[in-house]
Amino acid sequence: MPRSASSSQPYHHANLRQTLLDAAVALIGEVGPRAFTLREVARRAGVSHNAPYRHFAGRDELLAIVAAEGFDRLTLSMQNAMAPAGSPRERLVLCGCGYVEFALRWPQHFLVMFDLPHPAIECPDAKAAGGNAFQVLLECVAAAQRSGDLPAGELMPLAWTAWSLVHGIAKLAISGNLPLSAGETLAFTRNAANALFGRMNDDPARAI
Amino acid sequence: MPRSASSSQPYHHANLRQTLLDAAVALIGEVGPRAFTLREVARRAGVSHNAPYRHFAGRDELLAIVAAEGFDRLTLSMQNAMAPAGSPRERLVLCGCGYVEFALRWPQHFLVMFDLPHPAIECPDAKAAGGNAFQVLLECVAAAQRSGDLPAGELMPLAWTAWSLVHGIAKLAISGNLPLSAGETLAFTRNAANALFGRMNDDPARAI
DNA sequence: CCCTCAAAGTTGCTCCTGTCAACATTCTCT
DNA sequence: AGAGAATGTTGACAGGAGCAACTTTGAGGG
Repeated sequence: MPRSASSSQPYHHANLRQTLLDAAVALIGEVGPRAFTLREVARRAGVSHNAPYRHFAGRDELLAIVAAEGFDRLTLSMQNAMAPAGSPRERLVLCGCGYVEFALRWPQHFLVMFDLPHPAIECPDAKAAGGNAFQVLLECVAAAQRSGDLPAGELMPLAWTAWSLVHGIAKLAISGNLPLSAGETLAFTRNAANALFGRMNDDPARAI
Repeated sequence: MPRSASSSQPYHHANLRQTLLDAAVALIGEVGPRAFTLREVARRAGVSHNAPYRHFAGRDELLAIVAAEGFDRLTLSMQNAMAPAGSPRERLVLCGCGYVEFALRWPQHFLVMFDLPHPAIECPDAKAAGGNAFQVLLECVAAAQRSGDLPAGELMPLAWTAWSLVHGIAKLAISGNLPLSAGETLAFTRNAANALFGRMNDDPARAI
C-alpha cells in the first residue's frame, strides 16, 4: 500500500476532488465562468472526462462548491482586515475593505459566487457559507450601533447599504470599470466607506 | 411588391434582426444569460438555426448588441428619473434611482451588460452606449459640485462612489439578495443615496 | 419583360460539451 | 485471500456553435 510519498502515481488519484476544484478555479480565472468546461477541468487534472462525476453531481454542483469555498475565504478576508481596527466604526470600514480585497484577490470565486444563475447556488453548503459571511457584516453594523457610531434604527437597511457599496465597488473593480490598481481600489474603498458611515450617526438613515 | 401591410408572410422576414434581438431578451429573461442559446432564439423567431448568422457574427455579437440596447435604455431611465428634480443634489439621487429602476425593470439587459466576459462587450456600439450612460452620471455629479451640493474635489472618485452604491444595490436586488419588493428597493435606494450624499459637502471625500 | 446577381434562409456537416450507462480497477475490511 | 464499495474509464446520445454549400427571394439593367 504505497500511499506515502511517490511511487508510480497512486493511480487512484491522491485527492482528485481538491485537484478538480483547484483546476476549476484556475480555468475560470482564464476563461471566465461562462466558458468554463467540466471536460477541460478533467483534462487538466489528467483524468477522463467522466471522473469528476464520482465527486460532484455535475457541473453546477462543482461550481456551487467553488462558491462555498469562496464564501469561506470571504469570511476570513473580512475578519483579517478587521483585526487591527480600533473603533467599531473603523471595524466596519475595514470589514468593507476586506470584502473588496477578497474580490480583487480571487475574482474567479467572486464571479462564481454572485454571477451565476441561482439554481447553481442552491446547494446547502454554499448557502450556509454565504450566511456566515453576511453574519460578519451584520455583527459589525450591530456593534457600531451599540457603540453609537451608527444610528440606532433598523439593522438590516444599514447592513444592506454597506453591503451594496462594497459589492458595487468590488464588482466594478474586477470587471475593469474602475481604472485603478489594487492598492488604489482599496484606498478608494476606505474613503467611500468613510464618506458613507463617517457622519451617519448625525441623522438616522430612515428605514425602507 | 406587397411591402405595406400583411400578405402571406413576407417570407424574407419583415425584420428578422429585431425579432431575433427581442426573442433573445425574452429568452435571457427566462433562462438567464448562461443557458441562453442561439438556436433556441432562432426557433422562437421561426427560422432555421443558421439564419441568425446572416445578421450577427455569432452569439457574442448578438449579446453585445443586446448590451448596447440596454445601455441606451439605462440612459433614458436615468434621464426620466431625474426630470422632476429640484436641486442638483436631488438630481443626483434620482439619477441613482433611475439606475436601479432600470435594473429592476430589465434585469436581462443588466445581466448581459455587466455579467458577461469582457470580450463579448468589446463591440464599439456597446462601448459607446456605455460611455453615454456614464456621462449622464458624470454630469450630475459635476453639476452638484458646481452648485456646492457636493465638495469641489476630484470628480471621478465621487462619480465612482455614486456608481458603486447604486450598482451594488441593483446587482444585489436582481440576484435576490435583498428581500425587498421593487417599490421598497427604490425607496431604499433613495435613502441610501441620501445617506451617502446628503452631508458629503461637510467634508471633502479625499481623493484616492 | 427576362436575366443576372446579391441578400436572406436552409440543410447538412464537424467538433465540442454535459450527462447517462456499463465496464474495469483499486482499496478496505474481514 | 476475497467480497463489496470507491474510484476511473470507455462508449454512447442529445444538443449547441459555427462553417460550407445550396436554394429562394427581390431588385435592376438590358
